[in-house]
Amino acid sequence: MRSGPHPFTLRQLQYVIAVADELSFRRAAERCHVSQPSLSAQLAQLEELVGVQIFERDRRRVLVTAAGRDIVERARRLLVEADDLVEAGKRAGDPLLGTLRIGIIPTIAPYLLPSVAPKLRARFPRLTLAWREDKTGVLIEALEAGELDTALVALEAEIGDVAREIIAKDSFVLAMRLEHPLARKSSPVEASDLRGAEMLLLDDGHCFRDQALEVCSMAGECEFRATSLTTLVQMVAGGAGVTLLPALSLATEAKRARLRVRRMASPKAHRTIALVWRKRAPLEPALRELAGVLRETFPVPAL
Amino acid sequence: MRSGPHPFTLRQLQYVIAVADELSFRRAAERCHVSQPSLSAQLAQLEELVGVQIFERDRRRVLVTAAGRDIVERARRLLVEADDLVEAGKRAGDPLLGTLRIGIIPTIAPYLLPSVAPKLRARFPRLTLAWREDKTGVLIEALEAGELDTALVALEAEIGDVAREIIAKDSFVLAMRLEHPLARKSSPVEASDLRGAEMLLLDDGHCFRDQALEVCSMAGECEFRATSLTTLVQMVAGGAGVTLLPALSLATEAKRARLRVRRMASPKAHRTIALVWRKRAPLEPALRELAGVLRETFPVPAL
DNA sequence: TAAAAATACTCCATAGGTATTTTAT
DNA sequence: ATAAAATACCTATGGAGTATTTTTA
Repeated sequence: MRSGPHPFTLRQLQYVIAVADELSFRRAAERCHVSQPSLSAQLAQLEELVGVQIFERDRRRVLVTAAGRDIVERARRLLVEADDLVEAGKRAGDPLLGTLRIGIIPTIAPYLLPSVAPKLRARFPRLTLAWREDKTGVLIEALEAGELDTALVALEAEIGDVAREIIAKDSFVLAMRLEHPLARKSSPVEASDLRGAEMLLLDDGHCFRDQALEVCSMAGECEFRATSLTTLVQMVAGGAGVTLLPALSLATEAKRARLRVRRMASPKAHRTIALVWRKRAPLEPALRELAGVLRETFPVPAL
Repeated sequence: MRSGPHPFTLRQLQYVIAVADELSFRRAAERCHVSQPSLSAQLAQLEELVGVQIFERDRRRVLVTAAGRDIVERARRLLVEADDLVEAGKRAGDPLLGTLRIGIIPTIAPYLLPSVAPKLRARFPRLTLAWREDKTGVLIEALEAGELDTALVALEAEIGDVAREIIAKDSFVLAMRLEHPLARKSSPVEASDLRGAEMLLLDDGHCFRDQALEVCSMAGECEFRATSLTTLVQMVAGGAGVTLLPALSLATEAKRARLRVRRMASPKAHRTIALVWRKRAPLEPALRELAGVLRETFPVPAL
C-alpha cells in the first residue's frame, strides 16, 4: 500500500491525452486552456515519474513513443473511469434521471425507433435519450471513450469486452422480386441456391454486410455497395438481384417495395440484438431496466 | 469531452479508501499522514462534487452509505490502475526486471515450487519472485487490489474476470491403502464406486475441495477437514478412508505414504492450472513469457 | 463529558502565468 | 528566419496545517 500522496494527477493525464491527440504541445495547451510551458512542465514531471519518454519531441513535430502508446491508452481509460465515478455518484439517487447517450446501428435504428422510442419516453419520462446512429465499430469506440453510455448492436459483430443484455433474435430472410426463380421455391433457401444469383450487399463496416457474406458463404466479390437497407431494397425491386434482409426491417422495407421474401436454411442466418455498455458503467441498473423494456416492446417481425 | 481541469484528485480517492477501511476520519487521516481537518475538507469537496454522501457520520462512528459503496469500489479500482500506469512506464524498458509478486494455491505450491523455482531463477536472473501462498479467493482479491501481480490457480474455481494463460492439465486420482477394496479394481473408478467409502477432504475455501466434491457427486456431508494434502494423505495411510489427489502431488505424497492410486472415470476429474493476472496488467509481456517457461518446466506427473 | 468530526484561519507548495532562450529546419 | 518546445522566474490558488467549536452518545 502506498502511504504518501499520489505521485501524479489526473490533470497530467489530460495533458498526455491532449498531446497524443493534437501531436503538438502548443495546440494541446490551447485545448486544455493552459499555457504551453505549464503543460510542458507537467508532462516533464510525469515522464520523470514513470521513468520513460512518452513523447518524442522531434524536429518540428511530436510523436508518441512505443512506451508512450501504452501510457496514453491507460490514461484514456483512467479518465473515462474517473468520469464514471462522478457519474455514478450523481446517478446514485435516481439512475433514470438525466440524459442517456445511446448508440444504435443503421440496420436497426429506422425499424426499431419509431415504435420503441415513444414507449421508452412513456416508461422513463424523466430520462432523455440522445440517440446516435453509426456503424458498430464507431459506436464501440465511442462507448470505450466515454462518449456513449450504451449501444444497441448485433452480438455477432466484433464488440470487445463489454457488458451486455440480449434484446432479441432477428432472423435473416432473402428478398427478391416476385418474378425471381427463387421466389417459387417452397423450402428454405440454402447457400448453394445462391450460386449465380446477383447478391446485393451493404457497404463495408456494416456488421450486417459481414454476416450476410458469411451466411451466403461468399468471399465478398460482389461489387455494388449500398449505404442503407432502403437503397438495397430499391435495387432489388428494380431487378438488380437479390439481397438478405433482417426480419426486423421487413414490415418497413419488403412490404413497401412489394418484394417476395424466403427464409434461409442456415442456422447462422440471424443476428442477436443486444444492449451493450462498458463494464461497470455507472448506469448499469438503469440500462438493465431499459433492456427489459426494449425486450418487451421489440416488434415481433411478421415473417 | 471535458475542457477544464479534472474535478477531483487521486488524493481524494486515497482518503475515501482510507476512511472506508478505517471507518474513522481521525485514523484515516493518520494513515494518510495528514491532519484530520485536511482529510475532512477533501472528502467534503468530493462529496459536494459527486452530489452524494459517501460516508454517514453517525453518532460516534462512520458508515459507508449505499451510494458510497459504489464510489469506494470505483476509487479502489482507479488507484490500482493509476499504480499500473506508473508501473507500465517503469517496466517499459525491461519487464523482466525487478520484483514480481506471485500468488499460488496450497495444492500446487509444495509440488511445483521445488522443481520450478530454481529454473525460473536461472531463466530470469534479474527478476525477483515474491511468492505468496493462499487460497484462491484470497489471491484473487489481492490481485484485484494490486497487492499481487499474478497468481497460479485452477481455472475451475471462481476467479472472476482476469486474463489467463494455461500452464497444464492436472488429473485427479483416488488414493487409498493397499488393503482397501477399491485398490483391487482394475477399471477407472466411477463416482458410484465411492458409495459407502469414507471420503476425506480439504478444508473449506480450497478450490480442490470443491472440485473433489463435484467429481465424487457428493454434497459435502463428510465431517473431517484437513488443512493440507499432506494431512489428508496421512489420514488415508492411517486407514481413515480414501481421498482424491491431484496427480501433481503424487510424486511427493502418495509415494511417501506408500498409497495405492486409481484413475477416475469422470471427465471432470482434473483441474486446469493457469497463470492469471489483472486485465491490462503492466507486466503482461513478462507474464506471458513466465507462463511459457512454467508450461515447459511443469513436472509431468507419473501416473 | 469526552471523543470525533466540522469550522475558522493561516501558510506555503506547486500548478500556472509571462518573458525569454534554445533548437532544428 | 521561423516555429515550436524548453527554461527562468514570478504569482496565486488551494491543499494542508493549528486552534477551536460543534455534535451526540
